[in-house]
Amino acid sequence: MQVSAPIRAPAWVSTRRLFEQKLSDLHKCNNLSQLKQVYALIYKSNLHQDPFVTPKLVTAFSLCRQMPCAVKAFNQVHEPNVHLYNTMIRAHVHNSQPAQAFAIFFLMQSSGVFPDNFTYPFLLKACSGQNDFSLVKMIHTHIQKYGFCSDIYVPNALIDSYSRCGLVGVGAAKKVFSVMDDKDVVSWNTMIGGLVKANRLNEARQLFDEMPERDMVSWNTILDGYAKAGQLNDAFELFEKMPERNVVSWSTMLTGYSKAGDMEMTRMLFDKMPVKNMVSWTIIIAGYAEKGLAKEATDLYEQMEEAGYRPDDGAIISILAACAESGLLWLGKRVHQSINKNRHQCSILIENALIDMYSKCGSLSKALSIFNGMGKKDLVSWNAMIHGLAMHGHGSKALQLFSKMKQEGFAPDKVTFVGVLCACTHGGFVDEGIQYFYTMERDYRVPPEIEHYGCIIDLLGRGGRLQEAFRLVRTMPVEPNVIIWGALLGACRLYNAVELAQEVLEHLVKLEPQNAGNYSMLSNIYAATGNWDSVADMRLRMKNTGNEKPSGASLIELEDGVHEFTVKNTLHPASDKIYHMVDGLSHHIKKVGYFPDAFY
DNA sequence: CTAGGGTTAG
Repeated sequence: MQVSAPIRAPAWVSTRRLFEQKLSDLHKCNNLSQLKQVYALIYKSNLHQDPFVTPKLVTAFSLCRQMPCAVKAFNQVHEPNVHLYNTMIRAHVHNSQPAQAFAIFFLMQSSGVFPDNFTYPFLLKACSGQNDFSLVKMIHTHIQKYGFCSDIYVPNALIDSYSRCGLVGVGAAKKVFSVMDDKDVVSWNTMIGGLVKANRLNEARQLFDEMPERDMVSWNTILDGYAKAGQLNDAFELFEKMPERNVVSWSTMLTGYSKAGDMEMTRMLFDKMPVKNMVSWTIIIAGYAEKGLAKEATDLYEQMEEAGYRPDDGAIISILAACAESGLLWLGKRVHQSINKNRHQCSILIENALIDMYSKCGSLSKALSIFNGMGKKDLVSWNAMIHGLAMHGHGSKALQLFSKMKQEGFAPDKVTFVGVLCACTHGGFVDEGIQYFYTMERDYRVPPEIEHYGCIIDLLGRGGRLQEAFRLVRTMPVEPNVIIWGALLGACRLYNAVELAQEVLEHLVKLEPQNAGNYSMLSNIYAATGNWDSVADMRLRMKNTGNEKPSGASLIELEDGVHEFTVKNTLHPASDKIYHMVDGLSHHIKKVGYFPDAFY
C-alpha cells in the first residue's frame, strides 16, 4: 500500500480556486490583473466557446474599459448566439462606441442570427446622444416588423431615444406612448422626461397629473423641468407637495436656485437637507465658486473634506470649471491639493480641467506643467493648452503647439481652430490667420462656424484690412451676429473709418437697440475726426436707449481677494495708479513702434 | 443557468 506524502499545493492551485470562484460572477470582476489571469485559464481550459462564459468575460472587460480585450474574447467564439451579440453591443455602447455597436448588429444580421427583445433597447441606447431621428425611425421599423413591442422595455427605450431627437422626435415618442396598451411607471417617467427635455413643460405637467401612480422619480423629473426653466415658484410648490423627498429632489432644488443666482436660498436648502451626498456638496460649492464667492466656496470645500468626503471625478471637474469661470485660483489650487493627496493617478478629464483652470486663472506655467506631465493627452488637452497660450499672448507658442499636435497624429476640430485663430489675433499674424482659416475646411474637413468668422473678421479688422473684412461678412454663409458687427465697429474705431462705422452701427442697432456702447463707439470716431455735430447727435440717440449692458470683465485673485477689471473702470480703489501705469506702458511701446490697440 | 428601461453634479 502506497502512502502518499503530504504535498504543498502548487501555486496554480490558488489561481485555480480563484478561477472557479470567479467564473460564476466573472461579469462583476473589476480587477484587471485578476481578470486577465482568469481569461488565460478560460482559454487554456477551452472554455471560451462556452456560451455562458464569454458574455460574462465580455461584460467584465467592458466594465474595466478594456474593449480590445472584449473584442478579442468575442472574436474567439466561432458561432456567437444572440445573447453574446447582445452583450457585445451593450459593451460597445457602455464604452461610447456607438458605431461599433451598430457594426456588431450588422454582423449579427449577416451571420443569420435573429435579434430578440434584448437587442433593441441596447441598440437604441447607442442612438442616444447622436440626435439622429432617422436612425431611431429605422430601428423602430425593424421592431414593428418583428413585433417586439410586446416587451415593455422595447417601447420604453423607443420613447427615450425618440425624445432625444429634437421636436420631431418628441412627436414620434408621443405616438409610441399613446398606442401602448400597458404603460408602466417607467413609460410615464420617460415620456415626461422627454417633454421636459423639449421644454414642453405644460404638456409634461399635464401628463404628470394624469399618472395613475407616481413614485419618486416622476416628481423629481418634473421638479427638474421647473428648476431648469427657472420656474422656481412652481418647483418649490411641487417640492413642498411631494409625499417624500430624497437627496435627488433636494439636489434638483439646489441646482435651480444656484443657477438663478440665489445663493441665499441655495444655502438655506442645503443646510436643511436631511441627507447630503457628494452631488449636493458639489452643487453648492460650484455655485458659490461660479459667482466668485471665494470665501463661501472655500469654507464649504474644507467642511466637505472634514465631513469625510473625498471628491470624485464629477465633483472635481465641476468645481474646477467653476473656478476657471470666475478666476478662483486659490480654491482651484486647493482642489489640486486634494487630488494629489487622494489619488496616485488622475484621469485625463481631471488633468484637462486643471489645465483650463490654471490657464484661465492666470497661472500659465502651472497649466503647462500639468500638460507636459500628462501620460496620455487627448484632443481636449491640446485644445485647452493652445487656447491657454493664445489667451496669455503667446501666439507663436500656441501655433507651435498646434503643429506639434498634428505631428502627434491628432486631427484638429472646431475648438482647435478657435484657439489657433485666437493665437493669430493675439500675435498679430494676419496672413497666417487667413491661411489657417482657409485650410480648416479644405484640409481638415472642419467647416467654419460663426465663432471662426468672428475671429477672422476681428483679425482682418485689427490688421486694417477693413474692405476684406466687410467682403467676408457679406459673403459668409451664416447670418452675422453682434460679435461680428462689434468686431467690425471696433476695427472702424481703430482706423477712424467713419462711413463704414455708420453702416455697421445701423446693423448693430437692429440687433441690440438697448446697447448704448455701440453709439458711444461711433461717437468716439466722430470725435477723433473732429465731427462735433455728429458727436452731439450720437449723444442724443444714446440718451434714448436706456441701460448700458454690463461689459466684459477680467478677474484676478490676489492676497486680499478677487479684483475685477473692466473697460474704463474707475471704481477700483487703485484706478488712478493703474491708469498711470497703463499710460506709461502705452507710451513706451509706441516708442518702440508697436500699435497698441490693434493686437493685444 | 446568463442581460435591459426613467430623475440630480460633470
